[in-house]
Amino acid sequence: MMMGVTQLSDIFSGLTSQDPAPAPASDYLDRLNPEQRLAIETTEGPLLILAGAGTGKTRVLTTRFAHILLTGRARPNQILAVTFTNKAAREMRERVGALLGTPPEGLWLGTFHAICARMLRRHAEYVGLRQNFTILDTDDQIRLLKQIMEPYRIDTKRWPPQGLLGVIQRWKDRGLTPARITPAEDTDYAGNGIARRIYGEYQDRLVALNACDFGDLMLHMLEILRTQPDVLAQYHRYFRYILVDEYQDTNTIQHLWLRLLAKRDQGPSNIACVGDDDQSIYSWRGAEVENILRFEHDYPGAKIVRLERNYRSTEQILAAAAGLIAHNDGRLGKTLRSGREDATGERVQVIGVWDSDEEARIVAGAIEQLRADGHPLSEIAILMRAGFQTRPFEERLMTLGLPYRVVGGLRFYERAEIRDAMAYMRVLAQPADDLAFERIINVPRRGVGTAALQKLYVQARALGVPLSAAVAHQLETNAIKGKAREALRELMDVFDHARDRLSSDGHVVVVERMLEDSQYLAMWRNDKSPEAPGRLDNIRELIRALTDFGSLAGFLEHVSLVMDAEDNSGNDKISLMTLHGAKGLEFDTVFLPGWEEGVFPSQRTMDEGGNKGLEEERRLAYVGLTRARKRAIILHAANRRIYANWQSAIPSRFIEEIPSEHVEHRGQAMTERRQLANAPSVFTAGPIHARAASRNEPRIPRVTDVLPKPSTNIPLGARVFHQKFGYGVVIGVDDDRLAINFEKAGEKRVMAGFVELAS
DNA sequence: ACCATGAGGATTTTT
DNA sequence: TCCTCATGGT
Repeated sequence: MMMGVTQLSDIFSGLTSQDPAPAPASDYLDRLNPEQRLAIETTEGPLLILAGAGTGKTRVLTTRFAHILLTGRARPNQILAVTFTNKAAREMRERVGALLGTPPEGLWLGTFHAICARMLRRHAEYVGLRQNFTILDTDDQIRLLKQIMEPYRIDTKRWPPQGLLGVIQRWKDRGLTPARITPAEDTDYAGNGIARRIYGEYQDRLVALNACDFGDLMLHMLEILRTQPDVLAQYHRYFRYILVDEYQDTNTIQHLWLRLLAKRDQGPSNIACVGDDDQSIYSWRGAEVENILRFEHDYPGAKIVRLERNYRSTEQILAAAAGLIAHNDGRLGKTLRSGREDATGERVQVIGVWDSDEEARIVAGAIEQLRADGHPLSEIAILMRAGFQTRPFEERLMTLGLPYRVVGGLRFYERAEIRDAMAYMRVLAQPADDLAFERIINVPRRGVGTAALQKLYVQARALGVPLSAAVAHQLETNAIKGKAREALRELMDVFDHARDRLSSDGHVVVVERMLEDSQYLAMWRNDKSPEAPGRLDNIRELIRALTDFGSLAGFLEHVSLVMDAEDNSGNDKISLMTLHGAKGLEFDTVFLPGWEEGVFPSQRTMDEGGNKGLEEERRLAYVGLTRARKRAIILHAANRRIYANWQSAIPSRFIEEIPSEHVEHRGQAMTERRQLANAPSVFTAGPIHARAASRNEPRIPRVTDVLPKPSTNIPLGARVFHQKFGYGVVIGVDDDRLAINFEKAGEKRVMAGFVELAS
């Protein structure tokens, strides 16, 4: 690789000097398989790259990018490359840079939203915004929406503002401006027609505030491209090649946006989309799998390349995952083959446990053992359906002193203190940012309550000025009295002074002083709660991050688009995260707890989404399994506490859907008798590296061998006893699942193995 | 203006 | 169960 780098960078510099010379044969294509090569070298015309899990998708994408540059087909700023996450964009930028030998400048490489933001800054006037518009966060959106909803007297118990924001967002995801909403579309919220009207007002308010929300970045740009032919033509001239990552997750508006940019009057659409319909797990956020299924229809003459050689997982894991996903209909169909020569590997282990505590104990115990065998903790992940499921695991890992990190919990920029500090900075940069000003006007307490704020709003509207100007005005006219008066005077002085010194002292110093002088930092210093010091640390970190940027505006733009903070704790830690959060990652060992009906697949998804919902859950399961390189361990508990009450649970149907020859059931027999003291270790049966384990060793008997054949033992109408629910009568039998009417607990469905016949 | 109490709700969330 | 909110009392 290193040798190639110098060579390639020379070619690259030749390229940038407007002198595209054909690149001499280079080694960057050498270690690719034929399909990957095809995906890279098919540069002209529409191309869909169906890339299964672990088939080298990122590599293909980055190499293709570099290939287009190195063969002189385009200059760096003539390629549009879109990703979904900042992380993916960052990685792509780095890897393209590594291939070229120089960090490329002026690339149109970023998330959909970041690229739209960049475009929109150029054309803001077409939608009534100024070039320096602000981008709102969710808190701001809700606050604004509440204000607008106020006069409508909507019962916010039944119709929370969040719900309306959801409706609006879904409209935006589909590219629908208020004018494009038909009455038939507007039936989901409160009275018919209400949502549409508020949406319109909301959009107007945003323009008045010189602001837009996240969805607007795309919505405005789509509208501009739709209505301004010369703008569209400009981008057609720009973008000779388009690359799209995670195409299965694009929503309607992104699809429309891409199509506008890709379809030109003359010449082919050089758009290459990489995706995997089996990993589409964001339909609830507006993603349309249909986009990938209809690619050939959208782009006639499209070529399709399938990447099916998996370089990540063992054959056992691949086969298990393939068997599972085969239960979905309407797939484009891929067969993952192992591209590795080593091991067939261990089977996927399935462990039945009594409850979530035992589940956590077993997982933590297995991890201890792995660690004792020298496995790095950073190669271990526990992936769950929902965020709150991390809790028992955190507790257990904490007790055992095993270091872990929860990925994607409360994110850095979502913390209250960070949002506050950001609001201060926004007011500093833009005094007219009412939503930011409103956030901090009474933080710390300055004696400005809802009543005072109301007055200020009335005044601001009447004078047609921003909130902060209304404050200044009321200070002069002595309309503000009492404690609030001095406090607000001070606050306004802090902002004025800070603004004066911005150019001379530099933004970092000024921001620091502002947070100090406004008493904001003092507020946390005086706070006696245990989390206060941590909050101060976070603010310190925020100020440190500020030093990476040349200007305050640049920093604010970055933060509003890139809501994730660099994770610099690259230590050896176990990763706990949701299945959604794990997409795109891989680990040697993956624990998959909570595989129970109702939990995973989630009851709610099935209720709301029916069979489509179930299929998406199944894809989520597929994503989970395919994160594992060497080992996947599925767990299911017989009893789970949902909020306050215990519920008996039956194993997820997904477990049965994995072909049995790739599964090994463990531990259930022990658990059933609640012999928790000597809970079985996951790895006791054999060595971990384990060809041996799956081939020669006598295996722990399958659950079906151990458990009594329930349907024969427990007939309909039998009186039975259950550890948790006590006595009951069997009212239904379905193989080894029983429906039981318990005297105390009511009707439940339980595994036959967990009840015994009462005399 | 601020605090205390109770009802109600509770996935997934790349941007 | 536990956290967030809206409401009413001081």
